[in-house]
Amino acid sequence: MIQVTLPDGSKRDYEDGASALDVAESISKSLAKKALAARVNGELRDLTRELPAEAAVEIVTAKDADGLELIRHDAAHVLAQAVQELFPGTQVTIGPVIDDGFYYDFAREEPFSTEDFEAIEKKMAEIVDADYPILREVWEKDDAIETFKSIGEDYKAQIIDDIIPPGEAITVYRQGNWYDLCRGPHLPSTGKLPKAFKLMKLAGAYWRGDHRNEMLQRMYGTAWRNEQELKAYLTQIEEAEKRDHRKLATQLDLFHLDGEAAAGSVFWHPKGYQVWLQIEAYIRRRLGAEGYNEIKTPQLMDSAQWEKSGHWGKFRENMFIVPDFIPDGEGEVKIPSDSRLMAIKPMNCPAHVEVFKSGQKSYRDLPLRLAEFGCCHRNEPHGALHGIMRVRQFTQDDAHIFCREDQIISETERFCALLQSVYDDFGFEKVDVKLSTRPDMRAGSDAVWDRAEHDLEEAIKATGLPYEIMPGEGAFYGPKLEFQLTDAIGRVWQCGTLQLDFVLPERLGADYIDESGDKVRPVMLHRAILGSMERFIGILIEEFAGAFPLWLAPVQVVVATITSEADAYAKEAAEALRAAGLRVETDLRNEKINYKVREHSVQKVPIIAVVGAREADERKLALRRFGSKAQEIVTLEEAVSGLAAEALAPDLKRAVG
RNA sequence: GCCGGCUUAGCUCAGCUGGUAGAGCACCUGAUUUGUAAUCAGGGGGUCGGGGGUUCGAGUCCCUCAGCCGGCACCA
Repeated sequence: MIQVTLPDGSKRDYEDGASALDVAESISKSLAKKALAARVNGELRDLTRELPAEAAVEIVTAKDADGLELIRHDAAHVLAQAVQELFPGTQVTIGPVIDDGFYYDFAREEPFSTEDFEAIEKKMAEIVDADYPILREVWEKDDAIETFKSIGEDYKAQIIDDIIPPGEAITVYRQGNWYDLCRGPHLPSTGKLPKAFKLMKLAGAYWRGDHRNEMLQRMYGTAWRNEQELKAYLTQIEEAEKRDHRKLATQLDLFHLDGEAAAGSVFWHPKGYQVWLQIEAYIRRRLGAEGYNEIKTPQLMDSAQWEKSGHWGKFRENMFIVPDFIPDGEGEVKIPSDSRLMAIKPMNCPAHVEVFKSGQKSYRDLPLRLAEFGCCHRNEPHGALHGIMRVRQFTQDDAHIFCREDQIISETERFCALLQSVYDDFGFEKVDVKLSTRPDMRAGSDAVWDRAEHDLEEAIKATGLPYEIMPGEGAFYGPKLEFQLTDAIGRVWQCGTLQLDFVLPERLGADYIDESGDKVRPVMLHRAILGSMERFIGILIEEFAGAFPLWLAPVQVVVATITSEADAYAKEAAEALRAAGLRVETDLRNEKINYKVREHSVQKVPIIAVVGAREADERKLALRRFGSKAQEIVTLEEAVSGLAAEALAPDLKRAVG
């Protein structure tokens, strides 16, 4: 006898050998039909598995999050079966569920093409129509390895060999005459898989994520409960693609990239750079208010300096090296073999330590906060470059805080509070915080690491932000906090960071004089709020879909005339607005107002000030705001004072009150 | 760096199985003086990413290099 407890708390008895499907059937026919799997005593299981003597049973349907995951998992299996039937000789490897879908990695000599997708999707639909029961089997480990090897599935055999402890059994799921190693659970039959899946893209992926291994072919797919959901998802992707910062940059004339002229470096156009300048000015004010001192340090430093800092050994392959010699004015460039080498800075920290070291520092100087909008170059692999999110030349809103060990917590808390306030000002609500702890290869004693990790964690707790610990992901010199933002397509980017460093002050010999006159090593906090200006602006563009808030918009107001009779007044109004600090353009072209409104709306200008004969007569402006059709008729004076106040950066607005 | 795809006018894109380049917008000129998302007419503009090859003939086929896109690896 099996006693089953249902989610509503009611209890029912079933005969021995009963399954969750029997339970579902006893409740209702329709539930049995909808059932995909069951949660038995908290564990997700196949519907048809025998229940234990006492079982809390919850029937999982497509409505549950678990159900959707099962659908995606099964879609991956059906994909694998379809591919193996269509392309004999293809080996299967792994096929996990991911956000919004699944992928499957295949090993095959010939490359797949997206043109194969249609045939594969058709075959998948056939497998669904065939409604093969999905059967769970338990095999001995060694038998499984033998069997998979015998059918040429070397990867599968290797997976079993590596991840299953000796002597332990494995489970295999069979659908039709196809079977695969899998932990399960699965849907009861392939017919339960909704035909709401689609293959999305094809990509290479290293076996086990290691670049030294062979490359497999990965097929990404998406799968949903029904066609409406699939359609909604596809529409959502299309919408997200419209926010792509690279597309918007062209449309709004913000910047351009030229992979042949300067791979990974940005050509900022006037409008894009205006956004940059506003952000830079804002950060400069915020840092100033927090007691930072801004500095500027060399772009090129001698290799000896980088050797001392440790970058030459640890980071050289990401650095641009420049021989220090005077080339001939004509003919081929011949670099003398004995010429000294310089390196373009990939980071600002060594130079900041040099500034700290110049002159003698006292404990009274600490914490010393040195800030720089430091332009760094990193020799990134070409395949890593991505718009302005991942570039080879970028400017960090960098600073290094030199302090005593007992000041770490308060400095970290101050930084986290500042960062949070800045992100609020930019309107970011979703920030992922990661705390990366000690890696295997590290400098410094465990006691120091204990303290450093503890201090960082205390500080991040104080902010109240949720965070996740990334074990072993810290830098070799110390643990770090990473603040991540997500772009329109869902890709996650590290922006802000705070890194504790006990090593660099040591390597470069930085010290200060303490109360008792002794030389003491300071601790260094590497920190950036935005991370890189380029990346942050890229994310901002996507966040706002190109429609910047007034304080950041490159052009804040366009004064557009209806008739040339209003030209003189339009110019006067624009001048008055400019005098109040606003960024204003006039549009006096001989065009209809519809045309002008459309053009500046497409350009996402926050405010169009329309001026016709009437406005010119009455010395008024007809304001139209981006995203609205409403007209707001105000006097020129009202517009000047109102818009000037409205256009203030958030920190200045707070200062005004 | 690795795998796959792509690269045609300033932008977005068309160009079937090889027959010798096209549209819309933008730009320039003219007309139109316009009331809140595209006024009309005319005009100029392309070594079809670079190089090599196959062919009587290549934007179309092949090779190669570069760049871009999507992943993977990398991101101190």
